[in-house]
Amino acid sequence: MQQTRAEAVAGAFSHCLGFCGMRLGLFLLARHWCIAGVFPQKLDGDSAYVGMSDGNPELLSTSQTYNGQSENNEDYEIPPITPPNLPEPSLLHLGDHEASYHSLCHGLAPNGLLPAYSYQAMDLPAIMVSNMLAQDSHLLSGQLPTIQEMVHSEVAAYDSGRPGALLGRPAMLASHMSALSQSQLISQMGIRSGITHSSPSPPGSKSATPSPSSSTQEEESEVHFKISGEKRPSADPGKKAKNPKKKKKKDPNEPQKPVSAYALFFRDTQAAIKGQNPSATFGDVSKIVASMWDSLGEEQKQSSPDQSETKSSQPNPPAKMLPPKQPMYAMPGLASFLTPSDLQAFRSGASPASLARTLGSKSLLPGLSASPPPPPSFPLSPPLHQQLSLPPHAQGALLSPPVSMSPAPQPPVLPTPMALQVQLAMSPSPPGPQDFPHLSEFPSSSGSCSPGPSNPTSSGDWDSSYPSGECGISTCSLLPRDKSLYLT
DNA sequence: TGTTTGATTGTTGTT
DNA sequence: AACAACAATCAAACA
Repeated sequence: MQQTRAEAVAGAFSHCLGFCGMRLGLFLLARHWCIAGVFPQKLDGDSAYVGMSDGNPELLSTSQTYNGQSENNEDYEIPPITPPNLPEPSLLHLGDHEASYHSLCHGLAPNGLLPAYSYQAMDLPAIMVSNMLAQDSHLLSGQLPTIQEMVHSEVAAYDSGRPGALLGRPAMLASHMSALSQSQLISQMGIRSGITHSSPSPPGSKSATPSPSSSTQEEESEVHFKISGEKRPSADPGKKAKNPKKKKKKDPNEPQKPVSAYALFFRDTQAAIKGQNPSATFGDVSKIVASMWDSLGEEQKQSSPDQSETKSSQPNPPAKMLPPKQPMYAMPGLASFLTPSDLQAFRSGASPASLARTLGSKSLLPGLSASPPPPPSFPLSPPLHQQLSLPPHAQGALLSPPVSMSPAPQPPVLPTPMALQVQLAMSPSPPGPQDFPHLSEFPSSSGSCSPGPSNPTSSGDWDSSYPSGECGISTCSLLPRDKSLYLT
């Protein structure tokens, strides 16, 4: 009885911690421990206090005991200890974080040995954490920079003790790219492309659009400046005289030179990168874009600029929308971002607009969305593990055929990169319910909702396949993140 | 050498 | 002097 009471107190405390910001701090600390391989058993022990269930029946029993105790309190809602500043959805996302903790510890492996991929995983916690924070930016937007710095310094301190230098290594860059949710970035690129495609004035034509007559307007502007005496002509007569260069002027009326494929790629990608990681510097973004560019493949490199430029010349964007998107799907990462339902909807002839809408609902500005955060957009792991297991080009070869080339239905066993990552994570044993025993602990999850995103048959519609109900939050949204973090 | 973006800095003009 | 507006520069990587 007393023990049960103590457990209840511990559980309440854990939930209180979970609801408070300390949840994050503990998570970071736990992650650090897991990463560093320090005190794994301590972490397991703490897991009970942090309210996470790592599959250990005893720990589960602890939390269950708490739940049982809290049954008196409407057993699931726990409103009294919910801070007023936290919205209700965040409360429901507690399961995600708990699962994250759990997955972290499992990522370390029960025997204390680091999995084969843990080396890479150790190299990218900063951005990954920032990504995870970005996913919860609606909660932590104010703390994000500080936390990023904290984690980064922490990681730097840890890395400094290891022989391998983190920076300056292409592999590390690649892993960084993966950690930075490459697929999300590429997906956002795709979305942007999709939006651009449908937009009447594609970026390629933006320069030509405002300037029907460039030369005359230029002269007019010159005259205008001469007449009005504005300061533009006075551009640095005595200014520094440093690099006369070419004044650059950047006349908007001047027809832009055809920008390189890489420039276009950079322009599209950097926005997504910045969106994901606002604190990323230009150098970081440039490196990431470069690594992504390297992983693109020749045809994709050429298709990338061709898309935007052909868009400008294509008279019928809607009709041309579908084919140009396919290379994007072949890109490594985007396919991993798409859920099976998305892919199937795409293959089954769903309207590109709906697909773009679906994508947009998932990846665009996740933190700003008031709707439930996009659970399936957990692209952290898929590219990572694909990169771990395969060279980037091989990944593209692996991912692209089912989507962009072969119309034949995919084998149900390995329909998506999500399944791939699950298999990679669960290496020896096939993925099954027994691998996620804690899922069975969720009362409303078992029957009504298919666990995980790998249910192409459910529906292609995002609204129906995701979270309308409680199960979508407690399990469907939990499982993907759990899996992805499981792999990190 | 030019291109990408965004922040910063420097210069000039106005109040 | 203070402020506003604009231009130039810088970062990394690629064509």
